[in-house]
Amino acid sequence: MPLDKQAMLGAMALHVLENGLSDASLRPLAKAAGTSDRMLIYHFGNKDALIGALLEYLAQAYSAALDEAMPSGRADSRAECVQLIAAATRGPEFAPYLALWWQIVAEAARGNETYLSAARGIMRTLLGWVEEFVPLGDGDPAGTARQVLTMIEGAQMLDAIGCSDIADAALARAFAPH
Amino acid sequence: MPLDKQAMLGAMALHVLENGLSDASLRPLAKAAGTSDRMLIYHFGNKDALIGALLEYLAQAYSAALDEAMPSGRADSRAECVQLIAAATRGPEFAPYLALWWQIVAEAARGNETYLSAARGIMRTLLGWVEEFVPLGDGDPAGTARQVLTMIEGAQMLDAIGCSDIADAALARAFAPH
DNA sequence: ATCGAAATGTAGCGACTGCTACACTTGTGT
DNA sequence: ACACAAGTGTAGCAGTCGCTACATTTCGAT
Repeated sequence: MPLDKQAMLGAMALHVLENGLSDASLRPLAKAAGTSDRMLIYHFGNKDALIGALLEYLAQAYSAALDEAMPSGRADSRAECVQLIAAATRGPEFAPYLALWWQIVAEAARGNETYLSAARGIMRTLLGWVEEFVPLGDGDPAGTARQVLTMIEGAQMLDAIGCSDIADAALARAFAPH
Repeated sequence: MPLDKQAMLGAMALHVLENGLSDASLRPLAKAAGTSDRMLIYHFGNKDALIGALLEYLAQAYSAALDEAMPSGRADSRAECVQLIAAATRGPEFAPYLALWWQIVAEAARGNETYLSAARGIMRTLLGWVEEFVPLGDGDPAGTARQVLTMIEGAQMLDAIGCSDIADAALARAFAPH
């Protein structure tokens, strides 16, 4: 009983999270999905469409992981909002997603449409997710969410290159009175 | 008269800035440098050492470009500090460097030591560069520089994936009274 | 002039890439 | 039972990858 497309995507997503996009070539992906490169092309058309579907699947998985990591209500202040989100998303359990994220960003930055649209979609989802945590009564919730998101992403990049100290210092000051 | 290592690095750096790291394999690099893959290995030992030297060269070029883009003095306020640096570094003339930067980050995030140490070096340089622009009399210049750097990097990532609107909103609010 | 080292060209290895041609089996509707 | 499409295995193509073996040239020191 061969796997259907959805099950294949799940297996391939797992493989990509572990091994990165650089190992996302047809034969390794096929092996991870328990099939052959021949069948991947048959089901998805070509590699680009496969990657597109895979990125979509991974985006949903990431979104679900975020919801699970931080299901509860709103912060009481802007400062607390950044702290909570940072604490929830900078943990080691998100490292595989983030390593993958920077590969997506790199491809998007070079103009690859498949990755560009995936990245935009993920970032819009992320923005919506952040907006749910801005304190009630914030005078500019949309702006606050964007500022929080920008700082979180900057901090995550610094984490990725082993400069978490810079990120820590920056986040500790975020929305501190000055 | 064959080129020496420095001239080779210059030519290869140009090639990588135009075509990205994904085209940084021996034969294309050799062609760009006017030599052969055979000679690149001869001069640099192996590909990893070559990439290391290339990244070092590019880091210096980037640093020089930054100095040229913004040679003059300090900002008068924290808000102005972010604005000035953002204006200077988000222009299209830095796009090639930034596209390359995200590829370096992606490799670093996967644990590649060559890229990790290059990325750390670049970020430390960048931090030092930012520190020169924090307003005199700032109560916490080190912290301000780190916060500015984190926001700038977040904004540049958002630029890279076509979400400059989020970055604009975030930077406009940076260090605004609240 | 001679000798040894540095530099370079040619050719190729084995592994990998996305993708395809061809043959074959399996399942389904009539 | 039969026809036809959907699905699948095998084999292979032309290209790229990092790297190396081998032969040759070039060049400086004696």
